[in-house]
Amino acid sequence: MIYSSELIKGTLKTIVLKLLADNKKMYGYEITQRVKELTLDKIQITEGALYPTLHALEDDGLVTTETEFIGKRVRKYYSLSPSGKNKTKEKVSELADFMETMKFLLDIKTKSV
Amino acid sequence: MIYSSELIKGTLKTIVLKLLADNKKMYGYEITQRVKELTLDKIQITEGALYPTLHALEDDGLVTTETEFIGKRVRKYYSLSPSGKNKTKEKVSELADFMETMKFLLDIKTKSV
DNA sequence: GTCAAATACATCAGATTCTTATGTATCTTT
DNA sequence: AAAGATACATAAGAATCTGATGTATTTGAC
Repeated sequence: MIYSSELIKGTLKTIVLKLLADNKKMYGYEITQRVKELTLDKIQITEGALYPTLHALEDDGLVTTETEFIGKRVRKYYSLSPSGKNKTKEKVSELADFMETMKFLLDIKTKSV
Repeated sequence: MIYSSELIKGTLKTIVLKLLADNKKMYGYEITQRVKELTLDKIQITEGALYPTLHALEDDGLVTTETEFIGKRVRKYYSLSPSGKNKTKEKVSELADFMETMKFLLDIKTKSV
């Protein structure tokens, strides 16, 4: 099963930040593969969604980049900046909180009027 | 704290369906208030987001409507159709599954290479 | 009794963000 | 030599939310 795309909306940035926090530096393609692997193919980040997101993180100063050549092929590594680390903590705890709230909402049985 | 709007994206439809499943019938304004109340103001559904969503659910045959007059003021009640009940089960279990996956992703510490 | 706030519907321009191509190029495996 | 994987990037179109605006009634406070 692959999650419907709407579900992933809004969590992509947080996922990317969290992965970078755990892995020091990663490049785009690696991120797509890692997420696919960690989620047993349930979350497949497309490149069309990922690259604009990475560029936005860079524009916001949350990540820094360094380019490396593997043979003749370029590889662009992303790392969290100090403000990126803070942002990651915020986003992750917000998402954790949100999930608690959603869990509660989904379990509601009573007609609390 | 109010969740960032991106987070709520993708879950709105599921929230509405679940509320309708638990409450037989509800009207739009009531849904916004109930969600606000149940989530201690953390999730505030705007009318600009809710009404188009309700209309879409109706167009998809997932809900049926009945109009009632309270004094001179109209009130539009929404109820799940049979296919809406099935859809709700699907969406809720998908979201539950997704949350498990996200929980796992957010806890990742190892550099599993 | 009147004025603000709450109730209740609805629409829409603009913003955001994802999907689905498309493009370019290199490296690896068969 | 060809196919598939690696690796970047952009862009038109679709979907969906924000925030504003509009209309109208009812309730509560002073």
